[in-house]
Amino acid sequence: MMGKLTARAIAERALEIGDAEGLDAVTIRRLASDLGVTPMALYWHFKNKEQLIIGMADHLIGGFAPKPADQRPWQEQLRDLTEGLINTLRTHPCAKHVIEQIDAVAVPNFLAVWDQALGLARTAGFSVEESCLITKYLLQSAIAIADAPVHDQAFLSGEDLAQQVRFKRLGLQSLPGESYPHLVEMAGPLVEPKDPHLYDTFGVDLVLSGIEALAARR
Amino acid sequence: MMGKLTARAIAERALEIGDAEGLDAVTIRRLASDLGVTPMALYWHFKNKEQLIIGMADHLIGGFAPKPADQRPWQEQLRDLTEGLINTLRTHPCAKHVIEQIDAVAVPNFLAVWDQALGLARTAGFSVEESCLITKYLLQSAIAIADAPVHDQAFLSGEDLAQQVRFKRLGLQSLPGESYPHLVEMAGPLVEPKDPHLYDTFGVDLVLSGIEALAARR
DNA sequence: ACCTGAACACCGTTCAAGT
DNA sequence: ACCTGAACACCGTTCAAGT
Repeated sequence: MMGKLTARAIAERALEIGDAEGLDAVTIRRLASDLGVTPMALYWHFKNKEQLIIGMADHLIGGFAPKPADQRPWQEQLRDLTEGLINTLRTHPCAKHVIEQIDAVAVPNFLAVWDQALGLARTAGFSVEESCLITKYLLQSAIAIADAPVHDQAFLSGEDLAQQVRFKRLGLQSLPGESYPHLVEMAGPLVEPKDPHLYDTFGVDLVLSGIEALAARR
Repeated sequence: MMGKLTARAIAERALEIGDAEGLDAVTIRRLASDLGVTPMALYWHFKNKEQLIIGMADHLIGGFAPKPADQRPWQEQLRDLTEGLINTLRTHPCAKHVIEQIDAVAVPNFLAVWDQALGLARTAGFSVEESCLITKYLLQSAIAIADAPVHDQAFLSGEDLAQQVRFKRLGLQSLPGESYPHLVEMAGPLVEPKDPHLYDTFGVDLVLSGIEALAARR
């Protein structure tokens, strides 16, 4: 009736639910009912819920296929990779939670970008263990940057969003000013940034500056 | 019989369970039975499970009380703060998941360190919005650094740990070498680092170098 | 190969009731 | 103020059975 029930279709629908209502709303039973099928039908395509979330992650990362290593300097390639990560984290609100909940080793597409990042870190002159840490650091940094207060295309309707922002700011402003002076003062910008684009470049600069500074000392 | 049932005692026991068996094992019913009490008893001290986890986070962060701002240069203070964060993340295996699952704004002790970090970023010369991003970046970076392959005092018995490490390495080494050359080659160091101490300083250097590099451009 | 039906053990939470 | 008992709606998952 509405397309075949395939592992890919299930993962895609799961991502839609997760992006729209949060990862907690992605439930085997809810997902099945959305797909017009019995909960147990999903167990044919995924061994359990953990594998389902891994499927979501794989589909997510598959979105930005890492190009094969080219001849540009590693700084540029690393920047591309970081921006790609940030971008998919931005377009998929639930990506953060998905990535946090699973083991990267189980996600094929994730292994691909991880391997590429490891290679770039090695060519930058870092040791094996340093490269290991740098790649983890890069992922977490991307999460931090992508986690900036939502600016556009939110899944909430415009009114709900505005109200939620107002609510959060009020919560910050009503804190005891003597205990949290900076939080109270910065309540506005903390919940609704003005320039998302500048926000991006600054964040990526921040991450790459650290890596390049240490690479220069090798 | 075994001490009063107080919000603090509940949060502490919850942390013990979470650190020992993972946050998923922290269940209202399980927690209550561990405390020798009815599940509903916990609802007197915490409105719901979300508030319970917030209580866990608060107790966690309360561990390293942020000293009031002193007169040292902001670089040193920021380093202290980062190392403190990494340290509590290390001593509490479930801290990562706890922090990921809740909204920082709801955790008083978290607000305190956040405010202090914001202040340090401002004195470093960063704008309001830049400081906002830097503090988030700092937290995520601390998570990345603390998440290095476990080296000591693991909650698993020594044998189980060794076997688990062997298992993980085998999983990496059995990957297709032509697709993931670096992962296969670095399988060993990826799962069991040699020098945790050097690992730490390098990680903190990485984070602070980025911040200092951008601060120098102001 | 692909899906259903019924059942099991486990959640978080509410609400009235006890002391 | 602090805790219990019973009940509700919801999970993930197994297992046998259908086509």
